[in-house]
Amino acid sequence: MRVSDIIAGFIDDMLNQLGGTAELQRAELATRFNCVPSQINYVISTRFSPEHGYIVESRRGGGGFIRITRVEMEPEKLIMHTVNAIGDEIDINSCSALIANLLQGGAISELQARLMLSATGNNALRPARVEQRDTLRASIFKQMLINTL
Amino acid sequence: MRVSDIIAGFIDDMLNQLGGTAELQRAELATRFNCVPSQINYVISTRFSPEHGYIVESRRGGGGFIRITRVEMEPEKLIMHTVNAIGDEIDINSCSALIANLLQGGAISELQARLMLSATGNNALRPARVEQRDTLRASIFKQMLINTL
DNA sequence: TAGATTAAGGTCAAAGATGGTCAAAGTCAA
DNA sequence: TTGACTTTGACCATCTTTGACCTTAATCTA
Repeated sequence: MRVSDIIAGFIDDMLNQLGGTAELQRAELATRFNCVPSQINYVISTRFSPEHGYIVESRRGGGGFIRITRVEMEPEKLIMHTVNAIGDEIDINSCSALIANLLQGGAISELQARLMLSATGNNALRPARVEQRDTLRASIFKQMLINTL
Repeated sequence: MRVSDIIAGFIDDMLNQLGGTAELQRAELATRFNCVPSQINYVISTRFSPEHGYIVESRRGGGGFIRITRVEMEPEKLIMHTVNAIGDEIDINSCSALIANLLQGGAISELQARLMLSATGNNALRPARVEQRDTLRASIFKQMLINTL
């Protein structure tokens, strides 16, 4: 089991227990999970990014902290917001994160999420040149979202 | 006896024992059967492909894995049939027809049908060159169908 | 209160750990 | 002999873990 996943799970639990916002201490967490402090940053940037639907604030110095807040929105707004966030191209990671976020926010069902992931995955886009995949992905993704409303 | 068959059998056993889904480590399997790692990919792509009724997911890096999931039931037959009927390219009319067919046959819901039409429509594929759209459409469509199972 | 000290957190790149791809070489049956 | 399937291996892509070095904030101390 990856340490990063364990840490992510821990943070997730905190968020659930504390109603969507958690304040943690980097060094303390690092000690608890027996890893270097920067791994906490790694976990946050790969799993609690804005694309995943979180806001992260922090403060250094004595009494420093990292605060992670889960953002919630109404389904329709979330979808619109997502459409606007896509732009003309989007890489597969950002795309997956956005879909996971839509699912988690209740804007789409698990089935819809699965279909969206399928249609925007590298397997589906394989026939296209690599340089073009991100553009196509954005187009397809937006089209699906729009027709979901 | 071919090594590939032995490996395939092993994976099959795993799937049976674990209720249809198995998670394996490429290097570990390769060591166990005394073959090169890429042979595992070969076995998976020739015997556990989507066309055979499996979903394959994987992850690289520390703690990486390959997960194979077997999917099977009744309306699924219709879907598999469709997947096999698609081929390497499909024009938008045939595609729409197949989707309508699946919907009418109760293999997919209206919601799914809508997403599939969105993802395979000309709007979504606009970024791609015209000569390439049919290929892409086939790829995307198949991928979506497979992950519907 | 300026400066030093201490207590956090941030960045980034290297090293490590997996899996993926592709084409060449090998095997075998029709 | 040929064509389909199998086996190998060199090289590639991606994700995780670590650690050295940097920045910022709060608190002492002279």
